[in-house]
Amino acid sequence: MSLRHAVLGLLAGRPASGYELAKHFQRTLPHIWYARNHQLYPELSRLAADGHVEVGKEGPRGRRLYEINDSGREELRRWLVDVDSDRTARSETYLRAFLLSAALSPDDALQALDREVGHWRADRDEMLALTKHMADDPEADEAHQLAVSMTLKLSEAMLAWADEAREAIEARPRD
Amino acid sequence: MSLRHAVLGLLAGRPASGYELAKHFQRTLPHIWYARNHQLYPELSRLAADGHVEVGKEGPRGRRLYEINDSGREELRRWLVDVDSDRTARSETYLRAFLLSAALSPDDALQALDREVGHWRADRDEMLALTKHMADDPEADEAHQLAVSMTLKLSEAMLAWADEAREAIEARPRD
DNA sequence: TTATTCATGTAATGGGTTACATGATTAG
DNA sequence: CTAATCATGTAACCCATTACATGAATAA
Repeated sequence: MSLRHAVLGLLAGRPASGYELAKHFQRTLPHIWYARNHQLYPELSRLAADGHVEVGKEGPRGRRLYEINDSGREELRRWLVDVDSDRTARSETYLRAFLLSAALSPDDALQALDREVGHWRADRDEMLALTKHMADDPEADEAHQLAVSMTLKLSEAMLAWADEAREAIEARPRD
Repeated sequence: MSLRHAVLGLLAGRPASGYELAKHFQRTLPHIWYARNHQLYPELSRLAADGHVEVGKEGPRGRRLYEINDSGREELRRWLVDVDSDRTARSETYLRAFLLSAALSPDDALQALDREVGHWRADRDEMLALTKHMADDPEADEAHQLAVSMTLKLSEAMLAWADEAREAIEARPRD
């Protein structure tokens, strides 16, 4: 159950409404942890019921600003420091890359690989642009920079892998 | 629903029983896509019901050998070539790394980071050992090599990120 | 004969996605 | 006044995990 800790982590940075959190997940963390409105609202209610966050006064359109409290911070710290991480993954991106290299004819594989490479290049370029942008911005927060840098390094790793995969596929006998 | 395609992908390499597939997931793909016995048995039944795989004769202890057929290969190809990938991720590994850098005191953060670095080093070393081992083995299959290489590159990316995160955390004012 | 590995499954629960459902506020 | 954005939720369904449950074959 990491959504709970992802939410606590974002709220530790600054108070936010469910709607703002959903945007934050979508903009900054889509390649790390994706979560949507519909999932966030119930989770925020649960966090409030469990006493880990507090709800400030309602804003326009029923906006509820959630703030982390000491109990929430302690829960987050406990999870990060005391609980060992779940090392297993379920990544469609990586699965796809593996399968296209393993289970397609060379022509199909190269075509599918090209498409994935396009995505990773786009990710990388977006992260490079953000990096540049943040370097000029004295307001930029470090956590966001580190998230960007992680996504950048992961895209670069996949691009390097793709070069290797391409070579291996091209070396195979054609159908 | 990628489990289905993961299974078809493995069966495209060679026929296998549910038990063997579970092992394969655990040994080769834990950092790409993790699946267990309990999940595989029902999925294999469904694949058989949908006509994508066929069940050979039963072996000892009720062992059922599943074989992919043309319909299964077509379904796999369709998914890999025609369907655009789901680009969103839900990775506890990456979420943790991000949160520890974002939401802990410097001392806690460095401690938690050390633990994660330990895991990534272990992954990298294991993958390096496998790479060496496969280089000597003329039997080694290319798909397995590419899976190992992907995991290796991803671990190395996270180790490089960790160096950067450590620097950023150390540069922060201590509590 | 005992432990390990092989081999398969079901039931209950929990988490996530999709579809459904509503409406206020602000910018142009 | 119209479109976009802000803002929140519920219900049904599907997928995944955990706990439960069983037992045959092989190696020591």
